[in-house]
Amino acid sequence: MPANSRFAIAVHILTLMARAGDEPLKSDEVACSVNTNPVVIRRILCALSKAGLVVSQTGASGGSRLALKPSSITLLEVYRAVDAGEVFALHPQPPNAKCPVGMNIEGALDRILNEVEQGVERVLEKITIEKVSKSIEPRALRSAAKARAARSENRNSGKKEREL
Amino acid sequence: MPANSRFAIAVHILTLMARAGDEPLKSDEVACSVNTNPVVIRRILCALSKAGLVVSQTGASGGSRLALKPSSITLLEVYRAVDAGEVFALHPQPPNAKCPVGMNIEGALDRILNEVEQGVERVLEKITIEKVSKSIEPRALRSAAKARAARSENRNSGKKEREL
DNA sequence: TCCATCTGTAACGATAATTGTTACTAATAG
DNA sequence: CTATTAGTAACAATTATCGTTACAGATGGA
Repeated sequence: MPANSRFAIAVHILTLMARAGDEPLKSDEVACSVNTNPVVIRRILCALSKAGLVVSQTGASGGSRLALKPSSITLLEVYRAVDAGEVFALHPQPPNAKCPVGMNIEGALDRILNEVEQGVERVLEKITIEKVSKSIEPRALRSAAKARAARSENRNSGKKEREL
Repeated sequence: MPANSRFAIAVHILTLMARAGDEPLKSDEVACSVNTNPVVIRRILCALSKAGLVVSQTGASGGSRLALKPSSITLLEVYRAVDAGEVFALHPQPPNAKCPVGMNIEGALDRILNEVEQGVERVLEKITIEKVSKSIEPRALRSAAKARAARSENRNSGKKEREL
């Protein structure tokens, strides 16, 4: 299942917290909304905490909440916090250094990768958690249903979902 | 080793062909420059052929060459041809539909993913194979060496490289 | 003080994608 | 006809991700 979904889950987590305000959320509660194991949530929370985006407290009646206002958390910060991976990978094995192209192609690809990453970052730095939270409110229902149908997968194989 | 390097190898292949002009290259020759198995090259060539970027010929003295001028092949076409994968993945399991956020977050993330992909495409559509081929020529040596050092990996574990 | 609760984290298995490899068929040039 | 080459199927090795269990450490409240 190698396809890193940490960024998606991190945005989900932060959106939940934006709506919870000052009340700390427990990893169990978040896991219920994300539909995964609490440890998966805590792993991502740990990365968000190291990046200074959330604060967590151990112990009874602990949990995690945003460290900043939703309006001042951009998706770029989230993207960097969770190590979402490169847009594309370079050569698995170093190319042939005895070939003029092989000798220089990695540098060229590296510069291209940098440009692409900048393109990604220009988009992500313009979107805040507040904006995502607000986009959740209204009629996003049809879009979500369409996206689900488009991917047309036979997942959700009979798991039970708790009411929140 | 899940980190898709097909785009990088495809750019490498097309750059080799841009320099070869009308002379068809054999998958063996390309594989020697890329430092991989010829079948890996043929798999990617097959995708590039279906996208109309290269033409191949079976049989003795066959091989592959560009179907278009290097100046009219953009990296966006290459990116699409090889199915380089999404910039980030959505939820592995569908989120909890009984939660207001879980119900709508996938649609929101899907819209974000579309915007990010457009950011990537805006960059890639401005780079041609001709441009990459020219960037190979001069002093790219130091950049390549730096990129290699930056990744600081202990690969190239004693493989033999043929002279081209 | 003690205890239930919650985070942080290590460890491990299942799953899945990628890459490398072998082996074969089909097409083509000479 | 034959050597050569692309196209492709099939399989193993490698690797990242995700889910899960287990446990140590911190914390608030009885």
